[in-house]
Amino acid sequence: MAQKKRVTFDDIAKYTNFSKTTISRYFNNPDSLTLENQQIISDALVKLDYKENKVARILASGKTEFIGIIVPNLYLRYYSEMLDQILSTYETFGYKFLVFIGNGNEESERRYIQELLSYQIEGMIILSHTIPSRELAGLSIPIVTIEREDRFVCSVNTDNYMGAVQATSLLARHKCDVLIHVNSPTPEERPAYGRIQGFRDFCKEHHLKHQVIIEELGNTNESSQRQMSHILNQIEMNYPNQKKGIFVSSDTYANVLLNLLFRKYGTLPQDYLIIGFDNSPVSEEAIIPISTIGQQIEKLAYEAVSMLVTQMNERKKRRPVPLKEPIHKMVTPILIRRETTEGFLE
Amino acid sequence: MAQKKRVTFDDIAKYTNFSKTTISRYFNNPDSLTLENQQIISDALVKLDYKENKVARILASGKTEFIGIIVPNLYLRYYSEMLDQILSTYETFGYKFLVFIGNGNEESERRYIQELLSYQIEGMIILSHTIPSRELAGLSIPIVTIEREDRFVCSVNTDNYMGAVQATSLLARHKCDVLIHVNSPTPEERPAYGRIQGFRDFCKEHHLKHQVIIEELGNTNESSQRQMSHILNQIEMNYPNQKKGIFVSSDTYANVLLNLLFRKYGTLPQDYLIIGFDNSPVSEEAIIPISTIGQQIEKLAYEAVSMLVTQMNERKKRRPVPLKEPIHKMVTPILIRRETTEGFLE
DNA sequence: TTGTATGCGTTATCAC
DNA sequence: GTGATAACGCATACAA
Repeated sequence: MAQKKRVTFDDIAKYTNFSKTTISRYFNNPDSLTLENQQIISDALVKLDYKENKVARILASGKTEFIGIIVPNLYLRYYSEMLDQILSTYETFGYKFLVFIGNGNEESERRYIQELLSYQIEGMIILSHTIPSRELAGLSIPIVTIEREDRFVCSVNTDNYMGAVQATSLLARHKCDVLIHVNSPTPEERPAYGRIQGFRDFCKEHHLKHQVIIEELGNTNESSQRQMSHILNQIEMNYPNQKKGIFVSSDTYANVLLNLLFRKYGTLPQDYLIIGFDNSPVSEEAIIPISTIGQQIEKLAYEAVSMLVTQMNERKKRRPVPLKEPIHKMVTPILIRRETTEGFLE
Repeated sequence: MAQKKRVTFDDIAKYTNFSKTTISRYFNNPDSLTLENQQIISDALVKLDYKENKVARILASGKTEFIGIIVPNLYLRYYSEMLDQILSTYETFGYKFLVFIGNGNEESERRYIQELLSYQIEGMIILSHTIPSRELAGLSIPIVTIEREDRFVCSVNTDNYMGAVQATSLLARHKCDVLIHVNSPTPEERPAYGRIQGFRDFCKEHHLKHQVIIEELGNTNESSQRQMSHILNQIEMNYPNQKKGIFVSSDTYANVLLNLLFRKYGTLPQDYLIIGFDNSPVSEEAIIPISTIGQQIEKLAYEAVSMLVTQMNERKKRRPVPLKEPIHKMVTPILIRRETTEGFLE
């Protein structure tokens, strides 16, 4: 009823005639007690309705089992799916997650990081792009980034370059007359830049006619539709009666393009092949299932947490050996062939 | 370089020749110090590079500023969007969030709740459906649920009934020959049941020919496509040459239906009107923008946190007055008219 | 196997 | 306005 004050080790100790230490040991090293005494304490816990207090434990042990996360938003499926997978590793590693939404605001994110540090988090996973990795590296706490600039910190990334090569070579195999890559402006330091690089390199190496179209496509359906419409006009002007293989930087944008074509022609014309990137739900839910390069988000998430856990454990040793160089792990994406490249039966 | 041990109030006290108490006051009640002394301490903080330790503060004060969240998954946009908005209230209320993914596993969720409680969270927001509200109510900590069974706990919900009425009346205004509602099996205790109820009541009240189709549509695109295909066959058989107004329980499913029709007819036939629910991105990104009932997710999230904060504050008073009855707040959804009901120009 | 004493970094309660 | 001291609840080195 009323908020009776909490039961502590002291209460249990008194009740069982053991010392606080023994009670503590019951939780942290039960084997050091006789089975009989374990039972006695166990019974007492139930009797007194004991609830553990991990805050006190943290203060005493220094181990919070907290990991801080800063994610730009959860509006993009890529991030929400990634967060889902990261949080789900609780079952494997037992770490709890304090989550902040960055929203691209650098100053806010700095505040969030300070707040996280004040809670004695043991490590941090960063998905937002704002704060330079050099600054992150100075925080003296294990950090792993995912799919962002990562020169000075550990990271896990999709092999974007390889993904682009897979996408491009698929289009090439279909003997397109021209290959086109559509993307938003992307800084070279970002892993995602590999999509542009991979496309270019493959085309050049195989002497394929190609074009890279870089245009800000925006974050709303309306703006991407407007921009993509311009791009499409341009393409139709430049390459009439040619078989066009288009590699779009994301499924969302690929879907916009597909819809424009579909609304214009009532179908996807035979001289258009489209492939996206991400394998996000929209690629399946589209009017025609869209071929795509599937990011292995579950694996990326697992590798990130796993890498972080390794480093956090290292720090708990008596004589920790810090990393000489940041580790960068690559996860290979998977080519997923669907109807926008493999023909479409009306 | 090496992990020099942390700077504490003690160090600052020694450095400034004040007592620990004064340092503490500098943070919690600075006005009680002279401006001059504030400056001295402030300088010392910078000099010594002090980092605050909120864990110690929690232990001493009992206030964690933690809110626990259990969300079923982040795969469904509804949840990820809601979580996004909830986390974003940090800027307003300052509470930090510990997040767990429930995945519909009742036993796991019980463990998560225990874990959360052990971290002395001050309140909890529950979006998952597994644990009965009666059990939640017994946890003796403020709880607010969102869009789930909420008999014994506080909650914030969309006014599903009103939303259904809005959707149905829109279809009715378009003088459909028959109104159809498609939904998955939904327990009556869930707020979402109001969608079925609202549809039925409106149709009956206005003596409209109608049918409610309840069928498990599944969680994958493939299964919903298969089920929806059956349903569509059924509808085409039963109501040939009639104008059909179809209210689908979610945008995702509405999109599946729309795609089936579009692939079959190359357009949305004139005798079909479709309206979904949620205003999730897919409703905009669809081959034709789908009319829908927009849930005000930002508002729902804000109201939930706000309601929780009120109760958490109440508990901190000397003589807290607990709620006699759980509060249930309704947020009215918004009708969004797009091309699937307002005519579509090819 | 069990107990004692001390520490973790704050806040809270009194005094002055 | 400032300080001494006792919590807060648990972990751990050292003894026994």
